Amino acid sequence: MKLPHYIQNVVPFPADELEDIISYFEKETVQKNTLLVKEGQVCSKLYIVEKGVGRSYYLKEDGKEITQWFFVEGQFMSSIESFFQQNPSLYYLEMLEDSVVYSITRENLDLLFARYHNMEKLGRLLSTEMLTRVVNKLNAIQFQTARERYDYMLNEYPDIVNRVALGHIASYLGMTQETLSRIRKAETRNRS
Amino acid sequence: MKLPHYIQNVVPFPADELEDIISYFEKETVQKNTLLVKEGQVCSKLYIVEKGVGRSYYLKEDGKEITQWFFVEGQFMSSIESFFQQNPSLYYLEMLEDSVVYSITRENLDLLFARYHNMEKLGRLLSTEMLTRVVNKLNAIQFQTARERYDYMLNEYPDIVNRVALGHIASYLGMTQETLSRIRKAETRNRS
DNA sequence: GGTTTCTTTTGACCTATATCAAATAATACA
DNA sequence: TGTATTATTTGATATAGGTCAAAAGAAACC
Repeated sequence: MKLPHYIQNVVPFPADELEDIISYFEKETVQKNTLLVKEGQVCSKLYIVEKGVGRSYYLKEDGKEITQWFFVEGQFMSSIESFFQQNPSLYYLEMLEDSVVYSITRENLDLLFARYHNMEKLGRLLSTEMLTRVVNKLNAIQFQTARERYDYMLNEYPDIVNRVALGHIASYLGMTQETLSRIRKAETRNRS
Repeated sequence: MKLPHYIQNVVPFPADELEDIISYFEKETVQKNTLLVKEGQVCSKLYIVEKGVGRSYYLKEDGKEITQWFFVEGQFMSSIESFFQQNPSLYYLEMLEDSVVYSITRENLDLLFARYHNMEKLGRLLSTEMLTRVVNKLNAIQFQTARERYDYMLNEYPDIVNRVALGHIASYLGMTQETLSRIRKAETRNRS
């Protein structure tokens, strides 16, 4: 069980606090392609991925799926706004591989935030870390060519590139799958 | 002085805690076009805008300024990654009008985070709020036409649109100023 | 108040990437 | 293992918005 490590890595907790915190998490085994949350539902849990990859996505008016974020081992995964504001989720959460995740409900998380000062700190640090990631992606998307965005992805999330469908990566990077396919072709040519 | 209100609005503090917290902030009056932080400097302070508008921006390789974010009354303003990680800022921070801001240093903020559980909570909530905003912008930038992005801006930040230079808004929205100028022209035509 | 400087608008042209359509390849499943 | 389904590649064509250049308008400054 790696959950304690994920937590200790961000904020060191005394053993007893850590044990108490862990006890509020529940282990869930989920199959490939399972939806953890659907659009319109209130997202009641925050997940931490122990094994597998997940993604959040939404449907454009024309029905196309747009991948919004990928979640890998050690990352927390949720439809954040829905989870914290308790309003209907704009996103689907899906596991792309057979996975193991730990989950905690909003009530229990609030309870832990209130009980442990350090827990609040953990929340703050994870939140600013996520903020930095999103800002980086925004910069990449906003001012780089399709090619440069793919390179950014290769650098920032090299493992994901080879684990998930090309179409998912393309929509994550804000381009069509045709364009990404052409970029990949060009890159292999250049590399060999 | 509105600082106490800004804080109480997010997390209610006991009067004595609030007073102590406020005492660590310093009031600064800054003139239009003043840079609070330059690229390459470590951003040593977090600001809260009491009056005026600020922006963060960076320079592309070709020397063009790209506005990354606007900050208005009641918002905290900083080169967040630089401030929290204490590494050189990628961004400039600039006040676009004659302004009044409150500032706090990293050391003092950390001291307050450690001293008050509620302060940590404030940090967490502000951070998730910012995260939501950035995610919204990312979605707008990634999948909307230039026209739709301007409409998003009119909705989300109507006051800013009429306070800052067109060129700043254009780069914030990921388009050229020529394009934004044409969009505005088309919109006035439609509206009248 | 006139001149300089900065900002916005307008026009002509161009390019990166989207769209549409179809072929091929890979994966799942019976 | 063969067939159905889904994902990826390839080609032809279209377009939103970029680039460059210059004019018009607004603001700043002596």
